[in-house]
Amino acid sequence: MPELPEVENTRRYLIESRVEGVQIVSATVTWGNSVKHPQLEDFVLDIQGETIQSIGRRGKYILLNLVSGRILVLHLGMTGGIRVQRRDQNPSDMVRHFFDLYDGRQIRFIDPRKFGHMWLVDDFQQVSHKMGPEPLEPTFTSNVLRQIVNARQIPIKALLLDQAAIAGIGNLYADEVLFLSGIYPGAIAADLSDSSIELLHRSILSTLARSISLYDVDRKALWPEPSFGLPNWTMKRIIGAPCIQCGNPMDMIKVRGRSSYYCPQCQLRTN
DNA sequence: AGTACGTCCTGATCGC
DNA sequence: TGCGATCAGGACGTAC
Repeated sequence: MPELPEVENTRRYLIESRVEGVQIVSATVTWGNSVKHPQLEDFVLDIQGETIQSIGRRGKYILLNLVSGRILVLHLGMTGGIRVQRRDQNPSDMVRHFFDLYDGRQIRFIDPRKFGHMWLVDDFQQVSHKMGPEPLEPTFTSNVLRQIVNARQIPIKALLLDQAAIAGIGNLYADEVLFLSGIYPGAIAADLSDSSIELLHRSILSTLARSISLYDVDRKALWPEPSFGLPNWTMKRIIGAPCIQCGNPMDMIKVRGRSSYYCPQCQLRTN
């Protein structure tokens, strides 16, 4: 569920926490399956003494660019979150991994469901080779989106979830932008009209930007903090809940096994 | 090229 | 009340 905005805000949080330029003196991994590459023993040993140079992001991946040129790549999975805390501050049970910093703090990887992953690589390509464009880059124009959409004979919902098509959108944002665009989740991508794609493009940009801004307004809105909530979702993800636009009951279909909430009145099957 | 399903996990929720 | 079954979900692998 951490999708592009939550990951971007986690990146901003790390920068504001001033971990750039700080050395990692040791690492503790309590759930070895999280480490994907290379071997676990190498991972812990290799990370020692590395200094964080800068914090980046690609899609849903957080990139800790290290002075050596290597990259510590973090993926939050479904329930993962990052916090920077003093070593003497009691960690929650859900902290799976610790990176001890030279200044006495720790970068803590919280991950209740253990779906998060970590890599230490020379090149991000080693983690993910095929990734679609960043939707918030200026180069992601409606023309670019139209080319992507026109080329695929799959449900638009499935396309939005395909990280090789567009990077960073997950199940919740996909439903959100389809609702705002009035597009039925099961509609075949290549069948969408130019005007629908135009609307979809605008919805993607505005929805992602709005969610990122929540953290800029309130620093407590950092995933997975439940107190502030994430974006102001236009739907409650409950079958039968009234649509905020027309009042008719919302429904849910499965698209490629993913729950897809939509309004049968506002999201017609023809676009 | 596209679809279906299994895998990894745990906590919330459902049915009996 | 309490217990077991089911589901959710990101990314990837395998089979068709």
